Amino acid sequence: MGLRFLNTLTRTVEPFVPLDPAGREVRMYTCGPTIYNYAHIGNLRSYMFEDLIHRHLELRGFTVKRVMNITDVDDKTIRDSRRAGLSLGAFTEVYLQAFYEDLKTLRIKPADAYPRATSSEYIERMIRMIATLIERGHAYQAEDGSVYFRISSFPAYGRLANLDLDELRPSGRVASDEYEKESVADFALWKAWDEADGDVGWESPWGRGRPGWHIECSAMATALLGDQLDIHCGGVDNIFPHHEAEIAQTECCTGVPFVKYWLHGEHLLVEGQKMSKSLGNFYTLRDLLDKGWSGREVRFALLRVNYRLQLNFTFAGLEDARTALGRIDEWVARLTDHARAATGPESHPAFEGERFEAALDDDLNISAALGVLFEAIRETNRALDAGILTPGQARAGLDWWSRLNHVLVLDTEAAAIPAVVTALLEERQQARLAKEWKRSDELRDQIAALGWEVKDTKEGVKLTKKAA
RNA sequence: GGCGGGGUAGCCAAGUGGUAAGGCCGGGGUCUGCAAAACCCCUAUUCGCGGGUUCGAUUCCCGCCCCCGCCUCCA
Repeated sequence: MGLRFLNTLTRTVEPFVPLDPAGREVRMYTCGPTIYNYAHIGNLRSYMFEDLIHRHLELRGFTVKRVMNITDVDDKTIRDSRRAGLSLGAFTEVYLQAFYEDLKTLRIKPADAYPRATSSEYIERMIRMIATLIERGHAYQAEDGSVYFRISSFPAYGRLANLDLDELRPSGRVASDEYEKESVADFALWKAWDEADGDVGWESPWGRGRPGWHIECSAMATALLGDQLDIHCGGVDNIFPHHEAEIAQTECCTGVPFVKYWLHGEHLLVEGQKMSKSLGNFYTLRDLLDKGWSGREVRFALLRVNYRLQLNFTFAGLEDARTALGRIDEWVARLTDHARAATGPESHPAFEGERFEAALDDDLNISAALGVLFEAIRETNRALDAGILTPGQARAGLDWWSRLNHVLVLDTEAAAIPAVVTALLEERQQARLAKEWKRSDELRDQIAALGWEVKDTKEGVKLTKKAA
């Protein structure tokens, strides 16, 4: 069984075969952030899921060309920049930089491009696409000056979300100023300027205004990746209407199927409830860092549950992640020590085959993949205890771990040990040899005060940097 | 009302027509000057409920209950 994904479009698990005739290059588009605030952990979970796809495709030998859009103009960015008394660009720049930092902290692999909706080249492209849609009868300008997509002109509209448009229940969320539309379900391609937009706006054949959200992705995706993509992903909430709209617009412009595989990540809950500011369970990455959690710990906590399941994010779960990572770290440290005497890798059953990769091949089954890792850890710890693991096998284990890390990226950064700590540790060793236990314990306390934990293990003294 | 996801040990969670991976917690042990850590072992006759098919179902079918999400710009 090769790599396969659950495709939202067909609601079945399908073998992954890229459009590239050579079968190597994968074109992937991932819906990025609207930069009007710091990303919250729910947003970040989606980016983690996209990172997992990206990295696993690479592990499987594909060359991934990935684009993530940056929405830097919409109702919220305009509203909040005006409240802040800043220009739209100055306002969004802060959150854009914060977003890049968050990705780095979580060890998320950068996309090849982060196109911004306000770039003139993309605005122009959007205008051209809208003009094409109007020419072909797929769009019209309404009395309010805005341009809307005519969904009745695209029979496949609703297919991705599996919605029967005739049975749509009015949700009461339809803005009252959109009564000029032919059908309530028609969506905006170009929004006519109004006072709330302030100085934000671009000239177009339909007057001053700004692009609708959906057309942004269609323009940037096709500009950078071509008319047809292999993979397009985002959160489940994007299925309808956003991705549905993207399909309609794009296919009406290009005449070919837009995306081969649609993948959608589930949302997360916090302590069993929907995350919301009013419940006080709304967290950004920096909130968690401030509480002493590391990016690596958050990465693991967000990564360990399969992307199609709602993930219940809890502090107990973070504790869990911290302990489990500690177990991995100890194992890596043991293997590293043991492998020093190795001349080369020697095979060991725990590291043979591709069970880890095979688990991820199955629609990114990370839980099963981590199961493979922890089984290997237990098995080789047992062998180390029994003294039957060879240094060469330990070396093979480290090589295996390194391969897994192409996807997991859970290796520790080796923290440099300050000279003071080394000196204190040396002094303590002398005290211990002299059986001066009181002195030894004092020194241990001093080292602890500097943020390092001393452990006297069978293999000798070990130093660990304590979590902040 | 329509559409989708899910209900597996205290918590998180994988999985299969043949009798339940893994992580955390808990219990026991090894090691240790002490401490801490680490490591090992143990921990679900049972998979929301009721039927059915089957030699056998948690896994297939039917019905029901519960939770979560989407149904026009929220990852």
